[in-house]
Amino acid sequence: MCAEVTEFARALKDAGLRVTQQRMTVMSILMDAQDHPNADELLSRTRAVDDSISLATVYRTLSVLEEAGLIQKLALENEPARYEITPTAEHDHIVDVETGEVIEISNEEINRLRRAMVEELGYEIVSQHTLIRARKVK
Amino acid sequence: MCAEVTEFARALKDAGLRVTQQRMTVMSILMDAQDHPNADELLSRTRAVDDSISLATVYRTLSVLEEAGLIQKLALENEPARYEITPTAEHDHIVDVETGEVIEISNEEINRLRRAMVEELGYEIVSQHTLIRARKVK
DNA sequence: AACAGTAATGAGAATGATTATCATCTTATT
DNA sequence: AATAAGATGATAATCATTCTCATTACTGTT
Ligand SMILES: [Mn+2]
Ligand SMILES: [Mn+2]
Ligand SMILES: [Zn+2]
Ligand SMILES: [Zn+2]
Repeated sequence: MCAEVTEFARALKDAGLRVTQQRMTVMSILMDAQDHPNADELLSRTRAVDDSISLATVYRTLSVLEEAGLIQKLALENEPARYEITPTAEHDHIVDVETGEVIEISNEEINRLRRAMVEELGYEIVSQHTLIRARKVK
Repeated sequence: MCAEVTEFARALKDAGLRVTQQRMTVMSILMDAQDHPNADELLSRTRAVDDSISLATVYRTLSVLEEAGLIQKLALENEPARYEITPTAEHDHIVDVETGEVIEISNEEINRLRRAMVEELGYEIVSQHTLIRARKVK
């Protein structure tokens, strides 16, 4: 009912996709998420709203939303992929190797430098992310 | 026989690991590699040297070498992980989304800024990598 | 509002990368 | 050479993700 939801329905239509209950549910869960849930975390959250949604649909929805540029997939090294709404300001992630916690960091200067390097090589960025595995210094 | 190989045997010992034929083979293949092979690419290259090596051993060796800090694993979004010798100068990767080609880029300023941000948050970097999916501009 | 066409879904099977098991073989040490 | 511990090869198991297919739900049109 809120503005973002209407906006999201429009984004789906613009991408030539149908506006389904399942897609709306997954997307709204992701909009509310303050963390970076993986597919089966999303399944359990969506099931609190619609208990008939399937894991296959969660995965299909995630692919489709990613291709439409609405969400981003984070490929980690030793655990299932996590997802988040495409952030307005691009940011990178620190994964605390002890706790698994994901922390967001962002630095415009880094983004600028990175973009410049890629352009210099004659490429345009499709997606990009930095994953830092780190441990808290005691 | 060359210097790096002796060095590598020492690195294994220092890590409390046995120096096996298979580990030496996998490591030397990686040292010669100019690309970023995945596990089964490594299996076929190692089999050209030792045709009895198994895929399980390739994976076990890769884990062990990664834990020892001798190699790095690159987690991609839609294909099996790739591996490379831990580079002397840290560098990032562009994956050409059309061809799958991996290009290395490196920028000391970015590394510096990134390290500073992580430190400021009270963390120390365990590993880190930037993956840029990009397409060639025509 | 009912209809037709087609995309999307749910359930579960299949796939593919990676890890685990276990008997056998190597390595390192005495 | 004998020993003990670790590593390997073969293969089964696991787990995340994708696929199949019958059924259902959107969407544009009557
Ligand atoms: Mn989970
Ligand atoms: Mn391959
Ligand atoms: Zn984030
Ligand atoms: Zn590299």
